[in-house]
Amino acid sequence: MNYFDYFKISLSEILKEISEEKINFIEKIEDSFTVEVPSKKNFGELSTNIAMIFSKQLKMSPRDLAELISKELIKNKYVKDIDIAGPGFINLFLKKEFWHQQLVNFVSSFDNYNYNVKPKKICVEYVSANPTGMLHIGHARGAVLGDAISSILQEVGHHVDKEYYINDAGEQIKKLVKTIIYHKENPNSDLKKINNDDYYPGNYLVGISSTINKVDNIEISNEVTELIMKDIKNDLKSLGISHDNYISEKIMASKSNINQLKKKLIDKDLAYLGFQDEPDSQKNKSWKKEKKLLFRSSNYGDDKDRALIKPNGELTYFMTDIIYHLNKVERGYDILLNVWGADHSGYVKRLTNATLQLSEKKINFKIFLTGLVNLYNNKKLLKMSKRSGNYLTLKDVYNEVGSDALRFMMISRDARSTIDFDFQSVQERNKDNPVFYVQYAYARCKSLFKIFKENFNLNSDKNAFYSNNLKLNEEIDLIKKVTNFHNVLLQSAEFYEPHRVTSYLYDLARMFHNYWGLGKINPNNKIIIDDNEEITCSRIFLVNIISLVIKKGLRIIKINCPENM
RNA sequence: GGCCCCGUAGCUCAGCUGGAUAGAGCAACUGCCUUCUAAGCAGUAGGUCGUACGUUCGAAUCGUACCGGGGUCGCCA
Repeated sequence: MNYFDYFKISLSEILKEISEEKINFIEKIEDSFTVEVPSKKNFGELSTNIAMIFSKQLKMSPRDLAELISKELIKNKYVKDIDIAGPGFINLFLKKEFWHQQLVNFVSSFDNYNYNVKPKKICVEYVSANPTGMLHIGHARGAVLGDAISSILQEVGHHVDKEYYINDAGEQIKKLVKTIIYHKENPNSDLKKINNDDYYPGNYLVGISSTINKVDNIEISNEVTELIMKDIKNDLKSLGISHDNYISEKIMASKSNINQLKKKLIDKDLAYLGFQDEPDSQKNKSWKKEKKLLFRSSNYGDDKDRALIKPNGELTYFMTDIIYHLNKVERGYDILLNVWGADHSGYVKRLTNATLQLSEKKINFKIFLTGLVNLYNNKKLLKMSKRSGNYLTLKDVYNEVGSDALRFMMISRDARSTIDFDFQSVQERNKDNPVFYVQYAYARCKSLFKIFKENFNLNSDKNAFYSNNLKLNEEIDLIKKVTNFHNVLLQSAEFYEPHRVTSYLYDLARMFHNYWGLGKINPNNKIIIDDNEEITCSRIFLVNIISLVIKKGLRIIKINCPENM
C-alpha cells in the first residue's frame, strides 16, 4: 500500500467515527476526497481536502470539521504536526521515521511489486504503415508511443497484444504494383521528374523493383509487400520494437462474411443504399454519381455519410477497417487502443461509432492521435515532402541520433503536441538533453558504488541500512520521490501517458544530482565519507534504490542504461 | 465553411484530471573545479496560464463564444 492510500484509509475511518456512521451512504468515502503532495512545502508534506468535501453533509464549517479530524489524526504515530489552512485544508507534517519505514517497505517489495490492478486484455495497434515505402519520422513517433504504452500497461499487470495491421489490399497496393512494373519497364526513368500521382516516387522502390522477378500482378504485390514489410520490421527493431500480431487486410477482408455484415448494418439502420454528392477535391478523377452502401456517419458528427462499398463491389478502407475492429472484439479484448497520425483525425468518430454500435460486447475503444514531428538540424527546419519522395526516413534519423534519444524525445511529450526534433540538441551530452541527464545520474550512482566497494570492505549482500541516518531534507525528498515510483507507473498506465514516466525520471535524476552536489558545498554531506561507515552505508543504500528505480524505469520504456559514461 | 488538436516565463515543456502564493530546464546575471564524474552544483531574475463570459466555497484545469496556429474534409489509407 502506498502512503496516499494509507492516510486515505485512516482519514475515512476517522470521518466515519465523527459522523457516527451517518455518512455510510457514500459508496466509498476514500474515492471522494484526495490526499496529495501540496505545491508548497509550508503546506505540509501531505495535504487533504476531506473537511471541505464533507462539511456540507455534516452541517459544519470546513475548518471546524478539520479541527475535529485533526484531533484524532494527531494520535497517529507517524504524524508530527497538523496545520489547518486556507478554506479548510488539513496539512500533515510527518516524522522522518514514517519515510524511513516507507523506504524499507518499498525496497522489500521492489522486485515483485504487486500493482493490484484488475488485469484487462488489451490490444494496442500501432504503426500499421502501408507497405508502400519506408517508415518516416512520423511513423517513428507513433511506433515509440504505442510501444511505450504497451510496456507500461504490461508492467502494471495487463495482458497486452501489440498489433500491426498491414494494408496489403486496395488502391495503394495497385499503385505500388504499377510503380514496380514502371521501373522494370523504364530502368533509367526518374519518376520525380514525371510528377505523376499514379506512381510512388523515390529511389527506394527502384531498388525493390530490381529484385522482383515475377510478372503476374498478384505475385508481384505479394512479393513486394513482403520485402517492404521486412524492411519496416528491421527499422522498428532498431528502436526495440516488435509486434505480437501482424494482421493482413487482404486476409481479413477475404475471410469475412460481407453479406451478413451488410445485413446487420442495414438492420441496425447504421447504413443504407444511397447517393453521395461529388467530393470537393478532384483527387479521384473517375468519380461517378452511383448508388452505394453508405454509413450514416452524419449521425455521429461527420459532415456527410461515408461509403462502405464501392460501386464495383470492392470494399472501401472504412469497411475493411470495421471488419478488422469487429474481429478484434471477437478475439476477446476488453480494451482497444489505436495510435494514429493526426491526419486521420476526421476518421476517428466514424470508426469508433461503427465499431461500438456493431460490437456484441461492451468494450473500451480509444484512438490516440499523434501530433506532427518537425525535424531541425541546428535550429534549421528541414522541409519534407512525401509526395516528391524527398523525406527523411526513420532509418536516417536513427542513424543520426540513435534509439535512446529518439525514444526519449517521442515519449517525453504529450501525444497530441507538435514535437520539434533537433538532431543537434538531442545528441548533446549535457543537461540540455534529458535522456543524457537521466543516464548520467545512473552512471554516477554506479561510480559511487565502485568507490564504496573499494574503500569499505563490506559484503555487498549485507543490507546495511541505518534509517535514522537519512536526516537531510534532500534525503527525505528523495525517499518521497522513489517511493512514489509505482504510483507514477499506475497513473501512466491509467491515462495511457508514457510521458509521465520520462518526466518522473528526469525529476528524480535532477534531485539526485542536487543531492550529489551537496558534498561539494559541505564535505559532511558527501555520500561517501571515509571515516563514517554508518552514514556512508545509509546513503549508499539510498543511492542504490535510486539507481534501481532509474534502471527499471528506463527498462520499461526500453532506453539503455549504461554503467559508466 | 464543417470537424479534430494545440495556445502556460524570451525559448522548450511539466502541472498529479477542480485546490492554497502556477513549476522545471535552457538562455541572462552571480558564485563554486589540486573533483565521491564541472558531461556537474548553488543562487538571482523572469507570468494578466490566448481573450471574454459562465459553472462553485475555489478554474491553467470543466462549459460556451471569440482570437491565433496546425491538421483534415475521397469510392485514398
